[in-house]
Amino acid sequence: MVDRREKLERLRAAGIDPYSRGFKPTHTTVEARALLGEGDRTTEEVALAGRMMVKRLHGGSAFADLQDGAGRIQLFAGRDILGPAAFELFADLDPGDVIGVKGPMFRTRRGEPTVEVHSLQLLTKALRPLPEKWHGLKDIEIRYRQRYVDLIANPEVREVFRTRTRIITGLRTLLDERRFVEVETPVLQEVPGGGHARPFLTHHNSLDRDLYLRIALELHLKRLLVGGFERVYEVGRVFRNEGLSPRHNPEFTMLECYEAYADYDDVMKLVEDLMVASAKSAGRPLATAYQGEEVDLTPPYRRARMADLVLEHTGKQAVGNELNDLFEEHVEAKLRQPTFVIDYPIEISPLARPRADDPRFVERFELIILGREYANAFTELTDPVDQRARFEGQAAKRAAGDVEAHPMDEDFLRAVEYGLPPCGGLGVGIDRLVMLLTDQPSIRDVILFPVMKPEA
RNA sequence: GCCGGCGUAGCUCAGCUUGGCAGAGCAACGGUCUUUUAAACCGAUGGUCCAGGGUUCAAAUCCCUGCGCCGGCACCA
Repeated sequence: MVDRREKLERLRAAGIDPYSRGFKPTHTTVEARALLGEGDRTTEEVALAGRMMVKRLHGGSAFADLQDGAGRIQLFAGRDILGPAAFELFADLDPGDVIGVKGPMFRTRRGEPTVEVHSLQLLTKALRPLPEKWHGLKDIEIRYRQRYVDLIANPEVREVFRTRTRIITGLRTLLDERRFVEVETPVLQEVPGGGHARPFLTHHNSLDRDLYLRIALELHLKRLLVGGFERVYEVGRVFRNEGLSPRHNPEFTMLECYEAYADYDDVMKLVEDLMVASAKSAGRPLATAYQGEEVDLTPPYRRARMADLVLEHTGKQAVGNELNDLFEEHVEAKLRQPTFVIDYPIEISPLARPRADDPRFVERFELIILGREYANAFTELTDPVDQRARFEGQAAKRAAGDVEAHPMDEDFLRAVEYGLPPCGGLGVGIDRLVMLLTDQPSIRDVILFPVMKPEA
């Protein structure tokens, strides 16, 4: 750091702006390599910009690797070609400096496609040294706290996040093709509903009013179905005031979609299509593996009633909360291949439609893969009288001290009283889906800036 | 919140068991070298051993407390 600051002053004294601008690249490193193709030399010059990563000096010549958003390419500088002043500038560069170079492409004796540097511009002087070139950056704490360094030092990390974007784009494309309308609904909410979680509390100063950060998207999207949007979806951040783990970050990304005149059987088919589309977007075969365990995402997925699964694994017949507890304790982790667990107890599903043939259960499913939940969906409850009764039941639990029981939402009830068409709804945890499709072990590996405690 | 592991140079890591001068490679610095690619070679430099306290003639090393990171549990339908 001290050395680099002194170098900065030396550069300025020599009339070189260490934070210059105006350089316009004509090619990426990948395009430059393609321009050379199988040839030995191009007559055309390329202009490349990026970060100088490593430098190999050989007296009157010098090599360096330039990294840009597309990849890396080798640079060659010769004193006879560049002239003494520019050559000294090149030789004096530090790993991490952002530079622009111009020159033709050629192939070295060893066959490496290389830019023959005919001119050089220092664009940004780096004051901090990069992590080691061979071992790279492994320290997990620095990787998460200083993601910018991780992204420089570990290009495969960039690829994970590019894949994340491709997956989300693929999901949007499929929903758009099916005439779902993407919408945005409030993050700041008076009533944090639609899920079962402790919310974050914040405060609006000029209204002098407490507001919550949303824990789900559901209730506003269903209001939009009341309003006449027949197919809506939102990809958005939700916030849950809970502990951290390799599968939990306090803010994470949900996809929720709602379709009028559909039920949970239709939604299961949609989920299968979304899984196939997202695997394709990620460039993953459907028969794949996660952290060394084989998993086959080829539809159709097994469908099994929760009560049947619990009976199969425990020999016990149960309903209500007990059924769900038995499922979570004894069954969920054992479901490795994709499985739609269907027909949840009504007690834990205050927004779902009861089964006509057995009102102890609702038309709800979760998609479980490798013991983890990837989707949660149901045929929505549209009966406003039943919905009010469910909320009142939850309010009683809340009064009894259950901080996660669903809060009363009078405005949502009013909307349902105007008439919510029969519909199916779906929620997908995007981060966990990306983990699966990029084979990353921790949710922090698919969130650019995960929540951390303050630095020591 | 509870339990366990980890924290040493900018980076990657030894050293800790059994207390005795703070180490290596890479980066950075000086030098040789005009097609190398983990460039090579020569030289010199670089430390709050996470922080604080204790035991001891002597602590990176043993003990206690705190902080951070990782994993597990709890929480998270």
